[in-house]
Amino acid sequence: MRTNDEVAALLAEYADLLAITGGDAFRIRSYEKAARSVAGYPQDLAQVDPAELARIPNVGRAIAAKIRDYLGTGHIRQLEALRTKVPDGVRRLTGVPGLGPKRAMVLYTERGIDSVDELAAATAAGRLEGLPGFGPKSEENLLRGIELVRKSAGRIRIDTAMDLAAELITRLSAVPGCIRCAYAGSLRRMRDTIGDVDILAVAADPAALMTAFRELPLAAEVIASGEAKTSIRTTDGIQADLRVVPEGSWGAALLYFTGSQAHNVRLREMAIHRGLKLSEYGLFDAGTGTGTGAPLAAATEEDVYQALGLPWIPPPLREDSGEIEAAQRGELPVLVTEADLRGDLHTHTNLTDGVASLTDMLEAAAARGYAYYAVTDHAPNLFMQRMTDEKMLSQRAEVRRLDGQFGGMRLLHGTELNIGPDGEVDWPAEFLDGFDLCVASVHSHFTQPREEMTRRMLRAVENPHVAILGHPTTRKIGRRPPVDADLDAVYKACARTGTAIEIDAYPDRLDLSAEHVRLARRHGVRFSIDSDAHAVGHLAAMRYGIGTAQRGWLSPDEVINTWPLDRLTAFLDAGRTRAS
DNA sequence: GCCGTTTTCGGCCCGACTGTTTTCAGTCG
Repeated sequence: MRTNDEVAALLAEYADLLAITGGDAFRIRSYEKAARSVAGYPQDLAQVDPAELARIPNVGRAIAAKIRDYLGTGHIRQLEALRTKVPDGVRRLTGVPGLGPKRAMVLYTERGIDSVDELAAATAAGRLEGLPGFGPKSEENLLRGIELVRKSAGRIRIDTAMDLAAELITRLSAVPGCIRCAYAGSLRRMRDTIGDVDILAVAADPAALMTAFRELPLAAEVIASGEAKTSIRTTDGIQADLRVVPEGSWGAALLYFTGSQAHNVRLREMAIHRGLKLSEYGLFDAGTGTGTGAPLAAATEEDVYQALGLPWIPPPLREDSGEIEAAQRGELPVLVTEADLRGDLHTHTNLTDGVASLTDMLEAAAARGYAYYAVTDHAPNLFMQRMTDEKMLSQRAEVRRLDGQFGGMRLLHGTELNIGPDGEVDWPAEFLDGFDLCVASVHSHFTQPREEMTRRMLRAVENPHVAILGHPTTRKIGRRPPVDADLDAVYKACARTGTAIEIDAYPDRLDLSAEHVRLARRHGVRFSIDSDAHAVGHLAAMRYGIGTAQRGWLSPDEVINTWPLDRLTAFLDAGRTRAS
């Protein structure tokens, strides 16, 4: 984990514990704001002059001192003290949707409940009856919330897994005798959540690599360790497996450990039909047995696929959901890649809830080589952001002034509108005319009945000013289910009105999901892959949006922000006239 | 606890929904 993320996590924990113990609301807010600022701060905190810490926005004397304590000693005294008062399980209770700090504390003090499991048991046993604030309806909601939390239990966000994998590979690659090292598993397939991190390696001295893995500073526990495989649990509670394989079977092993299991099963069946046998050691004649005799193919994935009569299949497609048939017909899609992207069409600044200034965001975007970039801060109906016409127009003037000044990048001025309960959006049409593009998203009233939600989304899509439907299902992975709507009808309407559907790349959204991307593209819909960045570092989340798009079988031509600017603007203009 | 300035302390993201509370607290975005 980056130092900044470690510090941010501790500050956020401190805020949570203050909230649970009934601290001052503004003080709590200060720690939350500081946590977000630190997480979004571009410089590595470990490299920042200690005296300069307080110059980070929302970090003052007290919080700077705590950060210095952490950087110096690895601890924050005041946090340790609070931890002794509130079990970590009580904090985790607040992760249950609908359960906040106040009622979590009531559960703990009145009923001794300090884990989600205990809450489930207590609810089932009727032990919450008579507890103030816990009526029959809220019990029902809690049970639903517990279900959601449990479904995501044990799985982590893809960026968390990717960061861990990167660190493991860096460290293992530095071990003498490490010849190859790569991640496999669902991470390589770019699933939206990851169970455990699989690392594959080739080493001149496998035992030495295993030892190095077991002795990593981030290895909190060794679950199992042998000659070919070692499993650890990290200090963050994530399981990571290291498998060392012979160099000659690298491709077969990478294929095997990348999965999916369903994809592997299909490949093995194909092998059997050809009188062959496929294992993680290679593709063999069925008679010769595993690992004995020279494999027919094993060194690279391409070799193995080719020996089975297939082209190489990109990992995001390996789910046995039609990719093998497509490969046999020679009809695998040419998948969109990060290099195809020419711009980002949904981003924020500190004018609303971002933590970076306009120029900082532009500088970082230009460094990514974008040809164009849209600034789309929140609109006034998201009341907490306090947007006004004046602020928006002033930002527009600034965006116009800066156009072309960051690596020649063309700037678009947009906004992220709120889709109200009835499908209305912010601002009258005359004001919306002034924007280069409008993203529109649902930010409230998530639990409307299906009919109502569908009408609401259709109305937004049919609004001629709406160019992109932002994070369409509004799911938050592990925290909020997707909205209930007739999405098929929404996709049809998007195709008809020339409204692009967003793949929000932010790792806790990844919305649309890959499954829905595949459903939507059948209607000929266009997509926009956007970072929804609220900080400089978030711009790089694009890779996860690309992963989701690839899992959804998307080609560059289906993604509007791979297009040259003139084609993009033509699409935006056409949408304004075709809709409604 | 931070910020900005009024340079020493007042204002801070504001409004709505939900369920249970008989007048509003907790939670969320």
